[in-house]
Amino acid sequence: MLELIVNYVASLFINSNLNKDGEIMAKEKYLEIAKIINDRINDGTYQARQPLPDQESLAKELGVSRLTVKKALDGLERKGLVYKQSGLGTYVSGTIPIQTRYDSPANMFTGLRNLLGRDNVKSQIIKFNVEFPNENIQKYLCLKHSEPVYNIVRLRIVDDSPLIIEHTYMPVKLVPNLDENILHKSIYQYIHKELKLKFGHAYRKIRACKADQYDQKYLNAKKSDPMLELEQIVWLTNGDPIEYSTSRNRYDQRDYTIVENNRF
Amino acid sequence: MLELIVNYVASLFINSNLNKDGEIMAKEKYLEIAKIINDRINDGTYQARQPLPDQESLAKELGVSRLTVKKALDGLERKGLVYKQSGLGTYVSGTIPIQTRYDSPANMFTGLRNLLGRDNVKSQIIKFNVEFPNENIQKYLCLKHSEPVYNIVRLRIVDDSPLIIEHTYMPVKLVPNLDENILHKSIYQYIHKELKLKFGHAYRKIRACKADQYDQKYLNAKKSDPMLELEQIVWLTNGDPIEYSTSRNRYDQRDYTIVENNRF
DNA sequence: TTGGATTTGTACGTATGTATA
DNA sequence: GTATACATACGTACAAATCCA
Repeated sequence: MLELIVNYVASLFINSNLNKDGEIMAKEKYLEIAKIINDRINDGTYQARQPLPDQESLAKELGVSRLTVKKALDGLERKGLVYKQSGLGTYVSGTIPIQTRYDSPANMFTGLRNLLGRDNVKSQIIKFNVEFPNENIQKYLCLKHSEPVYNIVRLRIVDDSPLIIEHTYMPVKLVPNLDENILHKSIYQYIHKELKLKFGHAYRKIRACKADQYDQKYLNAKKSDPMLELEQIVWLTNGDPIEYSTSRNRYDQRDYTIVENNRF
Repeated sequence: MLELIVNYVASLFINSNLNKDGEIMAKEKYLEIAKIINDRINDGTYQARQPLPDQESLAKELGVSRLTVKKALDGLERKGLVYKQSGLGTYVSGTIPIQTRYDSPANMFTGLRNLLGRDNVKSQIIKFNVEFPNENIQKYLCLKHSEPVYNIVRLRIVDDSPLIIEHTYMPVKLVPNLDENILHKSIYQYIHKELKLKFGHAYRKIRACKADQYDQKYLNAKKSDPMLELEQIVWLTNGDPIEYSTSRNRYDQRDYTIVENNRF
């Protein structure tokens, strides 16, 4: 089974610069603080189920105001890394006993190559067309029939073993000049780094279904094997839908994980 | 197929009081504001893809400071209801074209009865034991062998049709005096309203699997049918794990949906 | 039961920065 | 360049939750 090394929080700091030592540095102070605290949790400075220093102390130590510390902690709490108890303090969350190295977070705006490491992911292009969108795709991506979309089917291969069939539609007008070279690497990388577009939110549906011809051919699924399917629409921060896709996984190779938080 | 009527945001206001007119009223101003804006989006006062009044105007109109409005909008943005563009304004998110009335949000801390309506959900108790936890359950719920757990298997029946098999473990010390009467209704209701406990966060795994004997017997699944399984641990706001459970669904009756946001 | 100490949460004001048209 | 609107950051004051003596 596929082994993943996931740092949920690393993805928080994609809007960051490099300082003179080549280290990741967020532009905003609260992200800096969040990263420092996150690192201290990871390196064991702050232990699971133990309290962090209070906000005032952290503020003093790190040279920011208490509210900036609070904003950082709020974010880390929403990600499930810490929990806060009014009147008591802020604590490091306990380890997650059902989490394994094979878990694959569903909340990923960064793409598979970013998650698994660029050298581990290869892509076989099964289909790469430009076409006028049918009625469904028009609806999903807010397009007119005259506005073309890419129709892409890729087999994502991890450690030389076929893992996912991804079927992706994207508006040409939002992602110009897509080519096979990019498809072999990472579309998300291209969208973020080259086009400077930023994902805002996504709606995802996860379901089980039966293996179809593609699954059997490309993922070596048996006809009687269940499949795990993720269907999603992804929007940019300006509200435009940029992607409609379905990803099909073998039931014995992948599951999707979610960290939820009961806070506003 | 099961028809759900979901209001994602309603669950935001569970920490609320009733005012003299019996209306839901949050204690905190920013929750009040969020509810007002949420309602205006639902009733069409603010239209999809259209800008809201700017924060300053809303603050003035609603008699709070701009930062309180911002805090409300930040929360609504994280839930996917609005998106903000620095320098431009705050906009109502577009409708979600792949969302159907059958979707079932995975991010539910409120329980099935709350989601579907109390009159629509019945529960058949297949198993209700108290026992000493095995090694796995000890690990999942941070318990010693000497600390008993409930071992509960319920068939959840919606509109007289069997929908889910839920297998739940809960520590007796955190949920005292559980009885069959409560199991027939809602455990979550009992935990929230009677015991005054509050859920903090959850870790969920969603996978596809093959139908087992239980699925075939109670959900009328065929042997060759895929099943959709949700496995989760739920923690209280004080960091204690309170629930380990697995829920199995027929592949043709349910999918799990997620709204994700790319913000800190 | 009460009161004090500690810690987090809410709310507002203000100033400045940043993104966009 | 200018105007607009949202974001960050700090300060301050007070409220609410928790624990302990």
